[in-house]
Order: sequence, then C-alpha cells, then structure tokens
Amino acid sequence: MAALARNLDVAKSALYNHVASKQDVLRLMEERLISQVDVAGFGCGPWDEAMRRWAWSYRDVFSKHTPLIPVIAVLPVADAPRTLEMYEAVSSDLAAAGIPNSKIVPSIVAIESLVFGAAFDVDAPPDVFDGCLGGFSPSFAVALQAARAAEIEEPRHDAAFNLGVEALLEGLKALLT
Amino acid sequence: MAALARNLDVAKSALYNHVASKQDVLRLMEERLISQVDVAGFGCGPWDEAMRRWAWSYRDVFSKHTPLIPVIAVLPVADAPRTLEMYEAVSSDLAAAGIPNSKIVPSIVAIESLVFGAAFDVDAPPDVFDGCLGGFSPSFAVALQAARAAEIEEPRHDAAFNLGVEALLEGLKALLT
DNA sequence: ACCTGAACACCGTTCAAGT
DNA sequence: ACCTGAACACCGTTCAAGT
Repeated sequence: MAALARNLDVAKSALYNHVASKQDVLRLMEERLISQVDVAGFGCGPWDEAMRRWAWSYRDVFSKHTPLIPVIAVLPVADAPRTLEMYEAVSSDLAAAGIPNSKIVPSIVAIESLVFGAAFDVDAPPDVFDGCLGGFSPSFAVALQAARAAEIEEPRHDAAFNLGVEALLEGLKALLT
Repeated sequence: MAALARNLDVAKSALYNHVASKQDVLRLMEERLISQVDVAGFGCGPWDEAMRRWAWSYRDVFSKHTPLIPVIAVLPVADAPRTLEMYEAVSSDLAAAGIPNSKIVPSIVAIESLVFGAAFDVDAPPDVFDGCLGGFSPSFAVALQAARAAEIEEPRHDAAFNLGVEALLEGLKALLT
C-alpha cells in the first residue's frame, strides 16, 4: 500500500477511500491479470492445442507476478467474474473432448497447479543449480550437465514447462478419453 | 523474526547471534522440511511407484508450509545439501528407467512444479468454488456439481493431485521411454 | 466525495551496552 | 559467546480534520 500510494503521489490513507484493504487491491489485480490470459483457442480447433496455448499464456502472465499466486489460490472464485469466465471456456472444451464431468475440475486444477509452480520457476534466478557438480551426487551431476548443454537452444524453465504440459496433456488423453 | 523471538522468550535482536537474516532462517527451515520428504522408494521397485510416493509426501510436507515455497523456488540448491541428496535419489532412478539424460532435470522440475502448485491448492479453503452455480457458466457449473458429488469419497484437492501425478507419469512414460 | 497528517501496532535489522 | 534495550526505517490501517 505504501509503494502504491508513493506511485500515485498520494498519502497512504487516501487509498482507503477507494479500496477496503490490501487484500482488496490484490483481488482487483487478479481480475486484471486473469483477463490477460489467452483463452481464444477454446471453442475452435483441437482441445489440446487450446489447452497448450492457455497454459503457456497463463504461466507467462503469472511468472511476472508470483507474489499474487498465494493470494489467488486462496481467493473464492465467486468474487472473480473474469476467472469464472476463463473456467467456463476451459470446461466447455474439456466436456466436448469427452472428458467425464467428474474429471473436468480435477483436470483444470492439475494444469493450474503445474502453471503456478512453473511460474515460480521462471521467477527463479538462472543459477539455482550452480555449483552442484561435486562428486557427492553423480547421477544428478550428469543430468545437470546434459540439461545445461540443451540450454543454449531453449531456456531451462521453458524446457521443463514444455515437458510438463506435453506429458500432462498426453496423460489426460490416455487416462480420460 | 518477531514471532520466532516471542516463541523462544528472547529479544528479537538475540536471534542475530545465531542467524544472519530472516532469509537464513528460511534456508534452515527448507533443509529441515526437505529431509522429511520420503525418498525411500527410490532404488528399489518400479520407478513410477517411487515417483508417486515421493510426489505425495513432497506435497504433504509443503502444503503445511506454503509461505516457504516462493523462498525455496529461488534458493540456490548448492547451499542445501539435503535437497541435493533428494535430487540425486530421483535422478538415479530416472536414469535407470531409461529417461534420456537431457530430460531428467526437466522431468524433475515439471513434477516439482505440480507439487508446489498443488501444495497451495491444499492450503486453500474448501469453499473456493462456492457460489459459482449461476447461469453464466453452464459447463463449469455441471463440472463443479460432478466434482462435488465425488468429493464425499476423496477430497477435492486430492482428486486433482492424484489425476495430475498419474497423468504426468503416464505422459513421461509415453514421451520419454 | 476525496484528501491529509498524525497515530497505532506491527515488521526486520543494527548497534552500543551489558554479563 | 550470548543477551538486552533502544533506535531506525519500514509496513497496513484508522481516524479526526480539512476541502
């Protein structure tokens, strides 16, 4: 709230004429961010292509605002019309794809979990794995070296998220359709 | 730091004789939590069974300490010997399972992303989806009703995490072996 | 209706002073 | 080696007072 007031060239207390609390500000931010997530793929074309597009843009939007993730995970969606709109688009495509009704919400939550976790990963410094080549963990060391070699083509966190999304979609297809 | 000092019946400033900063405390907590994660399944039996066991205990441990997730996602693992130990156990099983070296780190990061996201989901109140049955989102409403019906057998977040883990493992098998 | 400024109860961290 | 207490620069929120 202090930083927000500073940016608006206004006293902190002035904010409370427009907003009830910090939580309230975060709720407004959530709606704005969710409306930036790309759901245009749903309702046209193959459902897995739409899911892929949705997941990537969802991750990109929240990787720039990771402090919001703990907030939105706990926020009742009834207060968030844009979020509800997004879920409706996803649900209707999953239903059309033949996913059983009882598995639609679990599928959405599973992908969202991957998206949120991956958003933190994007936020992490590029050197999280630095200095791990000691002889104490030989298997991990060779895996890390192979990952580093592949990094010139694709950033580490993109490679992981790509594999996660593709494996998850593949698995959902295999298990639910 | 204030609460910690309170619990220890000591002045806040006394903490700094034992620890450099709050970040330092969180690093110590990370190590303690990671050492509670069950890696006993690795090195014996089928790799997917070991991964399942690992993922569930990993989620359970961190769902009780979600504020630590943003911290550990950004923490260099070189400073965390127990974490390194855990990665070594996972890596060696994935390599033995025939996963290409260049895909081991991405596989681990993908599962970890799912685990961290799911940990937030466990932490969420049971009524996140309450009051969403309005006519504005028909597909999501029926999906939600089906999910609620299944909830008497298995909690909502367990059903989602179960599907996520099973689909991810299935997908990794299909794509990488 | 919207602003300011002072106040309150908190933070994490530092540092001089003690034992 | 380890503690205390005061101090500092921050928070989010409230409230009386202004326009």
